[in-house]
Amino acid sequence: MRYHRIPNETIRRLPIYLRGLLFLSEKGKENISSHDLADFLGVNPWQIRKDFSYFGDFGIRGVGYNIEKLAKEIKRILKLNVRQKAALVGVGNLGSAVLAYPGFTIYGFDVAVAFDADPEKVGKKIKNVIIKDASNIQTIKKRKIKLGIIAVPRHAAQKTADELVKAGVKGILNFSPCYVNVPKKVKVITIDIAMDLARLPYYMPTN
Amino acid sequence: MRYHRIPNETIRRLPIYLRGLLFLSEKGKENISSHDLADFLGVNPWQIRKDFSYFGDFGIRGVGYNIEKLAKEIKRILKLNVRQKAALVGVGNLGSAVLAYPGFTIYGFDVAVAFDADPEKVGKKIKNVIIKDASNIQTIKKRKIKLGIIAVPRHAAQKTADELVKAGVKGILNFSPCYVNVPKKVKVITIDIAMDLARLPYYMPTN
DNA sequence: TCGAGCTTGTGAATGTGAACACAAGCACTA
DNA sequence: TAGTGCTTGTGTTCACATTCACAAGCTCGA
Repeated sequence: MRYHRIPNETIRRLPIYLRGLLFLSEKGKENISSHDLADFLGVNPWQIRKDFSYFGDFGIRGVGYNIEKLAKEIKRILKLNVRQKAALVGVGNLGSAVLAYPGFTIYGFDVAVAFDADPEKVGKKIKNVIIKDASNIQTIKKRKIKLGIIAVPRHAAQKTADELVKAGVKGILNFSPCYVNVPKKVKVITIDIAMDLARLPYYMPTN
Repeated sequence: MRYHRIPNETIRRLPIYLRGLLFLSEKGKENISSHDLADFLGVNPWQIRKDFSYFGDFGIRGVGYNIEKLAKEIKRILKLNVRQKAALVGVGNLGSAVLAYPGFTIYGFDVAVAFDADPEKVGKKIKNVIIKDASNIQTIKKRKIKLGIIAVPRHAAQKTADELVKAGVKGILNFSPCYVNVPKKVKVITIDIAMDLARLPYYMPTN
């Protein structure tokens, strides 16, 4: 299967695998079978094996997968092997949570700079990051930061996206609850933390 | 198509449509064509039409869709027409952001109660919600709250899930970066706000 | 009332991913 | 070195979702 197209769904799942593997690695485990990993992550064993098979032979038959090696491979595939800097725009409630969230470090991200339009917030420091005035967004161009995180109110989202694109950003994580329009070469992923909850009642028993 | 099974993917998209429609409704717009709505949401017109066709004839040929009527229909399908109460566990950075996030109200949710294990936080009030001690989670059973939101550190996630299930919760929105194991009849949706960022570098141009 | 111009609704075709079963291959023991 | 037990890797089948093209149906104006 090594010469096939890699399904989008597989790419979507790789971070889930990575997260679990890094956790298991911390716990000191060395090897794990697709069956046990599947149980731990709440997915199917054959799904795991199929996904990994797209990239080559990672496992050893009769033994399983070497956790550390596998984690390293996934990082390489996702281009997370080099530490990536990200710029955060909007340090409200959600933005502050992003700055404090330990998960970004795990995946190799470094929220290196933060901006806000509110003069009250400018100059303050959260988790070693000093908040700069939003008018300085273009400075990230010089620092070659390629990732932007939008955590501003909805009405400011499109404007912020435009500025990030102008500053040379190639990928955007958008926490504003709206679609943002960007050039095709820029990849946007939107997360609305409330939207996923909206799907729950449909799946819940009525009584 | 009215008598077909509804695809999961369609259900996943309905909240996106609803979000856009409610926004357009606020702006005073009355009707919209699938083409214009698609542009606004960043999706395809035929996808929208197909999705709506599973539920009946919502639109008027030659005119388009009545925004208010369509929003009401989607709410009914997703069972969001009755206001749903939710319980939040964990009022750290992310939990506070959840309490302050306006999006939940839009979808008809009401984060009615919040819990935390930290005595420092208990008794404080965020957005009209008084934080209760985590030992009181079972009180939500009496209040017939069917939705739980987990925003605790990873190591406490499974324990919190168990308690919520014991308290009669039927749906869980899990912000902890791990899989939580629950009975089959309980639906869990997990969001790791960092994980989606991990997928971006793969799609970004290398240079 | 008729025709022009739109826009929806949907059957069919196409594309994509999930599920499965099993052959291939490794470790370990005697 | 041969045999047993276990786990991976993958070709195939099946199920589901997207895309498309066009008929059906509405509005509006003359």
